[in-house]
Amino acid sequence: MVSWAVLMHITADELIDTLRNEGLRITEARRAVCTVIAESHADHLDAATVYDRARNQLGAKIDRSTVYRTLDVLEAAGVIRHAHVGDAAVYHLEEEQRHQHLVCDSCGATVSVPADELVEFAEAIRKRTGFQPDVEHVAVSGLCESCAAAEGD
Amino acid sequence: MVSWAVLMHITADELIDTLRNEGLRITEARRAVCTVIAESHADHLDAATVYDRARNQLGAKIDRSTVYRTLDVLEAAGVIRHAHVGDAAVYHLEEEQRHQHLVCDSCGATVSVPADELVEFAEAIRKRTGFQPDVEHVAVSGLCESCAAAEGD
DNA sequence: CTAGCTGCAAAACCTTTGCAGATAT
DNA sequence: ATATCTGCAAAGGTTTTGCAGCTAG
Repeated sequence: MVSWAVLMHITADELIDTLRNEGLRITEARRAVCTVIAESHADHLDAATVYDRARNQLGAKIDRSTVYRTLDVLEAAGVIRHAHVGDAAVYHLEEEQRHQHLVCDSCGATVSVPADELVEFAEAIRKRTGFQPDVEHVAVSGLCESCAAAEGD
Repeated sequence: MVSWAVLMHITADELIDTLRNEGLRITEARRAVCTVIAESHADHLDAATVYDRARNQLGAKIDRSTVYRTLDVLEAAGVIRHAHVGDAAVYHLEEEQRHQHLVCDSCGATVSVPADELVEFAEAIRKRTGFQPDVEHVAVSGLCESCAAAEGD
């Protein structure tokens, strides 16, 4: 895995290089997925969106299954991560600041909170139970500020 | 909704009464689901398990879709809740102490922690972002004590 | 009687898998 | 040349929905 300047966004080529350095083959499908991911910057994309962008924006001939396989490969290579939001998985670059996803039950809006808030929480759980929570891996549901206000709570 | 003695387990009849008091009809299917739920005590059952027990243990002729519809009705009536564990929903009695589910990524074991630990966390999030987290609604993944030890972490 | 429930069948959704053929190295 | 990837097609699992008919009240 290559190292990147902290303040720059990662490029598709850097993602590709990571794959190459792992001894994996560079294919059109993988280039397309890497491009979509690199262009997402801080967005969180589900597999369906990656598929759509690869096909519609990049014109790549790629199958859904290949999208999943490529995302798995990129995750195994350590360059992306996924989190579960609702019942779908969303993928995002590993370089981003670690954070928790909050998804509004009512309007579906996603809010992120930086992970520092979570450290204490995770630590408290670990001390009490021995369980090591990976809090960022699953989105927390609830009500966003405006929906909470609207529901008169 | 009826009120129950704090120390007793709720019975199927009490669940049924709740439905009756809401003006809903009492059917064999609903009796079966209520019985399975009441007999679960503190267990967390997914819809497939409720379906299996209703059919195999109670001999009820019930369809999967009816199980889902009945669980929805019971949840709307406020007697059960559901949480998301992995990609399936698990249902449990509302009367239980509120808690967070922790699911081990490696062995799949589920650990519960009482909710008090979470109150501060939820409050901190709410103060910072205005978002009101429903932390209990989604299971947190991570590594249980033994798997964490096994992975040498 | 009739609104409300049910079973059935089908579909929606996300994701995985088996396989034969294509291709990067 | 050949091990790796791919598209295709099909299936997996959970959950939802449309609909005609049954049934609780």
